[in-house]
Amino acid sequence: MKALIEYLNSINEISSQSESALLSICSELEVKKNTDLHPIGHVCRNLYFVKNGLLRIYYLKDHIDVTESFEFENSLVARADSLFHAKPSRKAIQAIEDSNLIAINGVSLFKLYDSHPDIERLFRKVFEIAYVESVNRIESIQFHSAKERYENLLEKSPKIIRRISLKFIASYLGITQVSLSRIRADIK
Amino acid sequence: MKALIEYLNSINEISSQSESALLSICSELEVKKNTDLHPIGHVCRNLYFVKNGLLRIYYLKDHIDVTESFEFENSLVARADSLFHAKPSRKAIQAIEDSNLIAINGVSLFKLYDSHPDIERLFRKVFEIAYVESVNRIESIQFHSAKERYENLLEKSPKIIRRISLKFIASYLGITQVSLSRIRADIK
DNA sequence: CTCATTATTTAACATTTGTAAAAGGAATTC
DNA sequence: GAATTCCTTTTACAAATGTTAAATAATGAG
Repeated sequence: MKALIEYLNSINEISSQSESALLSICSELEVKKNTDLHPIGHVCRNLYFVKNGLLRIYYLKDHIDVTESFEFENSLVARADSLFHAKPSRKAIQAIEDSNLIAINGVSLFKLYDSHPDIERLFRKVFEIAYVESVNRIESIQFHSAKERYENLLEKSPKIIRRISLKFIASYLGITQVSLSRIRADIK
Repeated sequence: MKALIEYLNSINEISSQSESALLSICSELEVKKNTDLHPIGHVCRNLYFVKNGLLRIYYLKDHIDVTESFEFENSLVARADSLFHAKPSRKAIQAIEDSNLIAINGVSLFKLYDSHPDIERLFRKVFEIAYVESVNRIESIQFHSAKERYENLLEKSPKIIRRISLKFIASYLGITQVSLSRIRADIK
């Protein structure tokens, strides 16, 4: 659990008492490659911290698999809407590499907010960061050609290109596999 | 200020003591159509509540004006990244109708978080809502054709179509004016 | 009201992206 | 290590979107 604590402390320090309260609602789990940690249609009941491995969030658009995001080591993942409002999610969280995770139970966490203001503050900041990132993501796809989006990704997240298969990257960029393959050939 | 308080209370109730603390850091202002409330390159120092009127956030991409979002009556607007981290924003907030606003000073608000946990909780929820909305926005533009994006907008935000000029809507959807005009002609 | 300006539509053409199918590579299983 | 399956590239063609320019339409200023 050390990696999680370090990660959280880098965002907002919490008391050691809060730290143990938080750890008491965490559990470790392992997910094998290609399995859905959180399937489509289920209520998301946990936040997940990726100790190692790699996850993605995806959904189906007219039976086509669309990747919404990738989640690497040392990041927190959640289906926010589903977690906050206990409603079924149209999106799944899937491991695309064998992964070791820490699950933080949502309901328990939200209860801790009442007794531990520093935990509430910490997660306020966690989601503020996520919000800022998602606004940046909007900009990166809003008025850009497929080629621009790919070059942007190459620059900002080269590790995505290295570790993830083309079919996932393509829908993440909002284009088809064929189109991405073409762009790649073009750039070389 | 009544509208603001009602709006905030609908998200999370706060004590009357917190309410007056909050009001003490607010000020009202009026912005004329076509003027930048917050220009590009400036640090965003306030959150704004739209009492009436209409705002948009925009930025320049290769000298082309791109609308990131529209903000109607009864909503809170901020350039989050700039506000949270006191850094200059590449994006501007502009009035596209004469508007009456309430400004909430950022620095003062963040100070209130320390003394008023209910205010911190309130704004935690404000930004959680904004986060969920922005994830939904990503989905609405990620793997959809221009026509799908426009039809989606027609369905979910008909008021955008009614009150806002085509040129702003086009870049908001990530397409050119000509393309949007064509789609409109097509749908009729 | 008229003129000037700005916004929207239309047209013709260029470019990008999608679709479907086939071929080649890479990885996995038995 | 052969066979199978999955992934990526390529090709040919279709459809969508961008670009530029011109024609209308709507709006606003004097």
